[in-house]
Amino acid sequence: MEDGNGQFPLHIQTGDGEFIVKEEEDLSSPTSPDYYTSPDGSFDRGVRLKRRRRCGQCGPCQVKENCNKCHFCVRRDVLKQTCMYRKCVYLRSKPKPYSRPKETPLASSAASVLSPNSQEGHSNITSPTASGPSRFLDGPSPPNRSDVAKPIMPPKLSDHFPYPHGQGFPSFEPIIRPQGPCSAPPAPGHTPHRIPTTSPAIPASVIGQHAMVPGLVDQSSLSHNHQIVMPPPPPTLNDFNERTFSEFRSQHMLGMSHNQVHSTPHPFGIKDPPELSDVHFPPYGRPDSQRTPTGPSSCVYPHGIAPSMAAVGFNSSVDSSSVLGSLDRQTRAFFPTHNTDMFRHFPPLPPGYAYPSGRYGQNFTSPHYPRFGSMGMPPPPPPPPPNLGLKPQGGHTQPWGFTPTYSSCEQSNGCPKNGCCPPVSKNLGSEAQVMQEIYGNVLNSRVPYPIPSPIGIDCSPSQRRPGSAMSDDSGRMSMASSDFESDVISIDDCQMNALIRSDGSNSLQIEIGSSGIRTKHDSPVRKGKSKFTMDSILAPSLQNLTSPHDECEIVEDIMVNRKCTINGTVYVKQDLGDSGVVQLEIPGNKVTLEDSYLDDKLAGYSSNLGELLEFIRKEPQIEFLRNN
DNA sequence: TGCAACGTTACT
DNA sequence: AGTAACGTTGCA
Ligand SMILES: [Zn+2]
Ligand SMILES: [Zn+2]
Repeated sequence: MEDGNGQFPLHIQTGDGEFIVKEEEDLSSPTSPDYYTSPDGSFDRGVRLKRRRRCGQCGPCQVKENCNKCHFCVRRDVLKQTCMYRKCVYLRSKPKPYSRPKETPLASSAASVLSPNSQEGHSNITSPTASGPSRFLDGPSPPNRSDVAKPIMPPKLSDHFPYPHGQGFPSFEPIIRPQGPCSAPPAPGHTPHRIPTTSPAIPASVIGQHAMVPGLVDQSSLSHNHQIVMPPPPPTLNDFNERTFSEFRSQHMLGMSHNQVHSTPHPFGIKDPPELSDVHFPPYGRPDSQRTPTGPSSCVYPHGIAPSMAAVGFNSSVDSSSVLGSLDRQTRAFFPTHNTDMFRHFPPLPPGYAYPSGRYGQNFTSPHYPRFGSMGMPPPPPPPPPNLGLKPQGGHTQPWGFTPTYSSCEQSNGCPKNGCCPPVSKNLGSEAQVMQEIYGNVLNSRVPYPIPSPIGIDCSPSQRRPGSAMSDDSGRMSMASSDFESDVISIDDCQMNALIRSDGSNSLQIEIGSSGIRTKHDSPVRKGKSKFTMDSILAPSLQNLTSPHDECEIVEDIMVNRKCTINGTVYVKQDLGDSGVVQLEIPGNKVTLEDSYLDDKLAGYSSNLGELLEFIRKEPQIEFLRNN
């Protein structure tokens, strides 16, 4: 039986489920028990106020049944400990005696209503999204997953992420691997290690969508050193990892071949492939029970694999399947070549979650507890039964031992009653922020990410140089935004100057200078308002190739100094090698080509020039329009 | 330091 | 009263 309730949180049963009303403020740190405090603020040492109770919100708390296999379960009678897989995240921290001034319980009277603790009959594990949260009031809003049963929640709170920071979702580092089944986190006791990963390309449209989400993110945690240890990211971060990535795939990376969602390790005996044991990439809010135990997954990219922009297609059709002839050569574009990883903005959480110190600080120890997925899903199967070589590390720790890495206690919104609050980082609160940070930076020159560019343009950091300010055509100069950069880019080895602009959301404009690709004709812009079609553009340079038609000469000179935009959609396919293909879809009107054309050399890289030309020739909507 | 043991508290 | 399990203690 679980510890019951005191005054707070209040459990209210309604037709819609159980609602929990908690005091708004954390009354005690997650790591300290409640002790009476003298009026003067001093502690009455030794006077224990009350023992902490499980938060009921974290992942482990969602697990309603004992695994009966873990160490504690097996020896329950003697050890009298809760199941390893059910051990509340907040209780994993060792009580911090006398370390904190006792606050007045009613100091903050605000109360938050937690979402109903809906229990899915068929599952022992309640979907995190279904359970509530709470005090994450100023935190990020949990992404709403329409595909996840959503409990009826108070409107006001429904859009807040149900899980306070660290709510059992100590984030783990999403490890991206090329193929193969996704694995479960390693069994407790494994040595945590990080696997460098690369980031997938981000469709411009996606960038826009997510970048727009309001919120702020700890910049430092995202932009630079990914080794940074951060406080446990709010669930939303994980959500971001998982959800966005999968969404990207499903919504924008049509060409990707590895789309399976990671399966979540199941605590009750289902073991994940050992080789991927350190990978945990569960879908947001999906109850463990609803996942495929060992499905293939691939949400990951192998380290070292630099995805490359491999193909470019112009297609006005909605049917994205009609990818055209492409410039197939792999170039390094779009993805960071170093260990940057948009999905690695979160600290690597050791097999047992690495909770930042501070909040969970020194007292937060629990080296051998299984780690949970972002959604608090139970980790992999219980470790080998009792006492089988679980060699925890760390000092006076509990079996769930983490490496405390929290840095601050200030983030205390979200404390479960009696004490430990899941750390909630205000700075990390919003996934939007993450998105913004990530995407914004991807498109910005402030971060060492190669700028993704259509047309298989490789824009390596080394070639980049800052450009002057320039607003995009929409006039937006938002934060992520309107950044403009002048770079020497290359399209399949053809270097050229280019101006790359992005409004940070959904506009990516690339203006290719005249010094590179243009080879033969450098005549002045021809006046007139003619429309240029790809045919025209390609013709001149392709005439020596097997161009299907021969109206080439016609436009030999109209390419020069023309600034064109493309009608329709530009598809840029990037072959990630074993990881599949990423396709970037960019509205043609956001792509500008200036003073450039596909010449022999460039065309020579097309894997299927004939198809490309044919498409261009037949597709009436694919055309270059003179911009000026 | 790691962990088993168990007193004690919280709750049903 | 019974159950669950938190927190402390003490041993290796
Ligand atoms: Zn167990
Ligand atoms: Zn909990």
